[in-house]
Amino acid sequence: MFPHPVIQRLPKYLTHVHELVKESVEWVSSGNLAAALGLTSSTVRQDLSHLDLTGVSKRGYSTERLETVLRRELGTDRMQRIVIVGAGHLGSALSLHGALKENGFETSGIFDARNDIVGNKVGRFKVRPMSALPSVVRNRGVELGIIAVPADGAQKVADQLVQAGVKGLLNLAYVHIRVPRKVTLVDARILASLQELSYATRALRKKKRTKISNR
Amino acid sequence: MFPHPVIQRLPKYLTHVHELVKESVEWVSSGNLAAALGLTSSTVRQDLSHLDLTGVSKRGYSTERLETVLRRELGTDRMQRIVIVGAGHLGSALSLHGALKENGFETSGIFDARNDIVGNKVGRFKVRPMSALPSVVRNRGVELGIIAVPADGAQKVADQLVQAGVKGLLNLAYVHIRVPRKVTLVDARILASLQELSYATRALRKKKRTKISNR
DNA sequence: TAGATTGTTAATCGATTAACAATC
DNA sequence: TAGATTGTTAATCGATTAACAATC
Repeated sequence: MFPHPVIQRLPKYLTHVHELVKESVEWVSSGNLAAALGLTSSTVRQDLSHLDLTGVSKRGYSTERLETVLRRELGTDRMQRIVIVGAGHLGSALSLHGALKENGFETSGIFDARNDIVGNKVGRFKVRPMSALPSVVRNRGVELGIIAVPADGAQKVADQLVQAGVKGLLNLAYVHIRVPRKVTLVDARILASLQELSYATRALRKKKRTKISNR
Repeated sequence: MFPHPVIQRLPKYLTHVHELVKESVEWVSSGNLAAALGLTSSTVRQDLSHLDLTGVSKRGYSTERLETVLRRELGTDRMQRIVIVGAGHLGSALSLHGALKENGFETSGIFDARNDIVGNKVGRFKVRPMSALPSVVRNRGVELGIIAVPADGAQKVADQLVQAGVKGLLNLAYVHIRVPRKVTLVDARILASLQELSYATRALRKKKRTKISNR
């Protein structure tokens, strides 16, 4: 098991290394990676030392090898099945979002509790009722669920997804969700991120003001 | 300036305290909050000690006061203006997402670089061309920008938003973006979160397998 | 060879947790 | 009063950074 901060950085390495491979760059040093991603070379070397590859003195790391082991570690070397609960704007958008499939996540179904929405078409998907969730998860081998309902329904949906047998949940709702220990939950934090930005831009202004008053 | 981990927890406190206020709960102890949000009471007390409120022995913290100071600290006590760049599925969904406005973020416009999309209606919004971005940001006092374009166009959009004068960026694209120091960038990490989940569920399985083989 | 870069150990830094006197 | 809870200091834990011998 890698330390959590390392896991959070792996996707960053992957996107950058993927670019390099596309540009036919064969080698990348810890210093290059650090500069590109805003880290120190020390952190990069520590992180990569967890992976199944070794660097080469004077050259660095093979970009191709690095991409391969990163994808393998993140489990996106194979297709993983996901379900989306909530066929509102956000859920629909995700089910149609090409980047998911391009990166190893295939949507197996989109669900909604609202009768007036069940049956609607969302792209090539037909919105299914919640009662169909367990069988889809079981039959299609779905591992991950996305919670795309309003905050007040999110915990219930989480419970239903866990009950249906998914192993991990991505929560798009702005509310704290509790899950059993056997299930992993990650919050998408869209609103929380905006609030963080709001805090930071306010703090910057405050700092600037202080600086000005220090003249 | 608060430590970054604290800032990341403030929205969690806010959602929970908001619930409590709605339920007419007047007081909450650090132990209650910790249990509800999966923290220790020690962390909660340390975090709240940064805020402009004091607890009361034997009772805890006033939920109303706590909500007020959290909102003020996060800057969501007033409306903040945002622009969305990218009128694809995700950008459109966000512009229509009620939770943003409910939480203090008002969309001032949605923009796209594609001529065939400019002019389309997205809810009550008409998609504007990128050339209109600077004037909207200036005239409406827009502080934050959301990047909702595919990865290969994200850096360019970020540059344009910075040029237009926004103070903070929320990046929904799966790519690392660089911004000048005066601007704050937060990554939404939707795909990265799925990859993290993918890693975690694999790791859990691996652990279980190890456990079994230990019999 | 000389110099760049890795891999790893040790030092530093910062966040979390524990502990407990003060307080209501 | 007795007991619960805060606010804060000190201890612990873990992550990041620095340093440097090994290596190509």
